[in-house]
Amino acid sequence: MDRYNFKSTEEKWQKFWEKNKTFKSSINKDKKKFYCLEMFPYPSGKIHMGHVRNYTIGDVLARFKKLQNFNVLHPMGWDSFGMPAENAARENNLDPKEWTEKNISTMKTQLKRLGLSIDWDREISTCSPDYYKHQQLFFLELYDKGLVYRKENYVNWDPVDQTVLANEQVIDGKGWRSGAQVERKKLNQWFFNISKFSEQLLDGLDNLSEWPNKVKTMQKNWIGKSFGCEIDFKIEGDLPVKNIKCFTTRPDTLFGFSFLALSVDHPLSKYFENDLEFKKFKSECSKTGTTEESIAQAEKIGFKTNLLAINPMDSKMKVPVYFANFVLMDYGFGAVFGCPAHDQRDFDFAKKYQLNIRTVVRPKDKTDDFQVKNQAFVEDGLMINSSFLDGLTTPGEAIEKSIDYLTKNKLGKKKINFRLKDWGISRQRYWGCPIPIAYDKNGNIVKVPKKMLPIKLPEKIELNTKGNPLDHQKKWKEIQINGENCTLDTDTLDTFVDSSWYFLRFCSPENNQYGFNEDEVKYWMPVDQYIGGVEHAILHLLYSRFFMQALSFDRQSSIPTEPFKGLFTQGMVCHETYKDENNRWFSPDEVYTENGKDFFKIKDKKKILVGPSESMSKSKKNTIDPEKIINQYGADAVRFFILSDSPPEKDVQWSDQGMIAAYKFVQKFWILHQKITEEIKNKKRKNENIDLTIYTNKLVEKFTFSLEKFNMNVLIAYLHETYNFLNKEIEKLDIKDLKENYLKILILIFPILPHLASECIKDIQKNLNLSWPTTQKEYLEEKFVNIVIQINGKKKSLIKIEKNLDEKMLIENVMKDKKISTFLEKKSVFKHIIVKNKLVNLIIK
RNA sequence: GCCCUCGUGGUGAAAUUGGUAGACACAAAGGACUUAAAAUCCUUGCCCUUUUGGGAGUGCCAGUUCGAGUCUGGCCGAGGGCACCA
Repeated sequence: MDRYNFKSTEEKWQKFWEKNKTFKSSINKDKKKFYCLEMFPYPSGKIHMGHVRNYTIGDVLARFKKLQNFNVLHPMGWDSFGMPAENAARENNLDPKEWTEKNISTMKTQLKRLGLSIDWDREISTCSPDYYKHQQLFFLELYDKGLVYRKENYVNWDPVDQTVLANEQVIDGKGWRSGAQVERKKLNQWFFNISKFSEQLLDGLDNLSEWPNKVKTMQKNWIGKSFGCEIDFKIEGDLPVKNIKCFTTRPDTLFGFSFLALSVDHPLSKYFENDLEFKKFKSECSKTGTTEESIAQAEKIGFKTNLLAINPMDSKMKVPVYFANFVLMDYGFGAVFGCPAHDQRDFDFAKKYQLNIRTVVRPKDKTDDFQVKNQAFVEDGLMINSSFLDGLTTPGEAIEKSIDYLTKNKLGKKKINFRLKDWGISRQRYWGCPIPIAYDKNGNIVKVPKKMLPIKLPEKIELNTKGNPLDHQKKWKEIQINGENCTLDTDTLDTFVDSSWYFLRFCSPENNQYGFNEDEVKYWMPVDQYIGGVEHAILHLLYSRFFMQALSFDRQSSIPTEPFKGLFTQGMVCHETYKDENNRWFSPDEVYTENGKDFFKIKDKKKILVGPSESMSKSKKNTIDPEKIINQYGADAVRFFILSDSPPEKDVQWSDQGMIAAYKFVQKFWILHQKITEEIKNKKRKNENIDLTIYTNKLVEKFTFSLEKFNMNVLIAYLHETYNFLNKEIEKLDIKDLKENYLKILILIFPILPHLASECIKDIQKNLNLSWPTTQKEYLEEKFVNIVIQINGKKKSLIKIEKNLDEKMLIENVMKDKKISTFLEKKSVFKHIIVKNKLVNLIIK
């Protein structure tokens, strides 16, 4: 018996697939299409286990669908713009382009070694001008449609490095590199008008039946639709301000109004710019950074103005106007009406500044003299102290009635508000797609004409400068448009833009005129199954959905408005973490154990503290290098293991033992295969005692069922079961119809272990045009069935009996059963429940 | 605080959707083969009983049902998301 040489076999088949262009895809309208896509990787250096899991899951599905005779599109590309390249380049004095290209080449080789069924002819890379020139054109297209605009916005500013920081570069309010206190600074930036599509993006979720509910809920919350009303408060005071607009979801509580709070960025703040106290207050607010979380952690503080706001419900009620740090200019109108009795945040603020607290809602089980004391009452109730609203249930009736009143008296109107903000796309970075916009001498916006695209990034430039690198490229910035000297925008696009349409580019990667060819997009789109990490549940997926809306908007012909028909979010790959007593991390390679409990450093045998299993990350050093594992055990074994232990949507725990078990499976299957081929060749077989057909038909049925449900861990269990069954029977008995059934089994194995399966199939037949086995009803059920016998619903016995026996015969047989008959002595059966061919439940008294 | 998801052996987990709980795998213990080891194979797994067998059992407490891991309500616990959102 030969040992299975995974190395030469895997190499052989990978070459075979490449040479025969097995995975090349093209439009074929006679076939049903299946677009299988996994989130494309960022080329950070080497592939990690997360990639292995993601792409294995996708590959099993793509190969399965191909066997089911779908016309499968399964492409791969590189999300190759982004900060890591720029940082790496800066640290090692390299060119980001060279660094990226080197990584792509390494990772491509690694991915190929996994034996993925990818159409590499469609490979794309977002940092290539061939890709981003189309993106620049899209930018201009969206600009013409009015979906791109420029406005001032706050950024995290590092005053030492003179640069803008991403949120993750701000650590405890300080710049990650310089350590300087980060400031909020206003910059002119480009925005996509994603909020224009709030309603469509929200409604669209209802039709995405193949998306996880979790993701849909997250997007729903992110879009944040709320119903309420817009109120125009009249203002009294010594400023030329007569009104302040405000959005509220609780107009019913207006009689409990005790202050009006404004964002420090509210337009009204301009009247206080020279007020020293206000300046101090504002800078206090600005220290909290731009993330919503950091604002949240700050203490509630306010700055009192001399203005008074008049209650629209009762003009005699006048309340003070504050600036407050908890009010965001981005939401509503940057103004909040404060009702301390029925909002905890307002309550805290009112207590701090000793403001009036008037109770206007009482719990249903309390009387009208109910008063809010130590905390706000925020639950449903009945209106009190509220004039014409008194006695109404709230929120329901009271909100309706108060909006009616405000509308009739022209003090406000019904309004739907969305939390979703427009998407800021300007980044003050080098390694990204240049924005195809220039400015003339007067600073007016000038579009770069289509024929001048792409605006290419300058190569090999100095990156160790302060501020935005492209700003220093004097020659590059200068551009002549229609004979006029202009200056290019020196910002680049957020890399989320790159990934918002790459799935369209895969449909027609060669198309030179436009980002995609409409006919091809109409054939392939939408993506039938998209697979990736749940960390992209909101931004990437929402932006991609927006992009389809934006491209469809005002378009002559129709393209799909939803990019991803099916979505699957896989879990992460985890490993224990190791630390020594100095809190230094150690990788699994650096430690050893003898009993599986106590771990020691290999180097000096010192004790290691074992931490919880966490998602593999470089910083915690709990990674396992896929390349090393592939070298050691082969691609098939890795694919087998990564699917085996947990359902794909859950986190999986890396286990060396599990990996070895997977390797052993491949090896012992090969031995079994040789026994089986020997058996097939041996024509003298006489006693064909075992009919494999029923087993195989059942297997095909449950295998297909589980595969379609993405229960890949269960597939692995079935393979173990099948191996155990075949191995046991082949040693004892001759098997009928062995060849036909074994071939079917090999095809089931093929999507998971494509190299091994190909090698085995080749021994049985020359033809490698395979198709997924179908089942025949008559073979799905055996002549005999197991009947569970219960007494009062508890299992007491089990009998094997002829199928479809009539009720009388069945009961007779049940009564004959020894266990049952002894049990029933001196007792009478009161009634029985029969589940056909499955179960008999005897009810006794 | 609100929303979502999930609680099954020592571990990862199955359970075809209300009908044999723990498939399959890992780990452990015992055994077989072997001079020995590795590899391989077999057995065991909670409680009572020598065995035959019996009982309990899917986080906890109720309920619906002939029958509940699965459905309903309440509680406890874990994980994730959102949030001074007006």
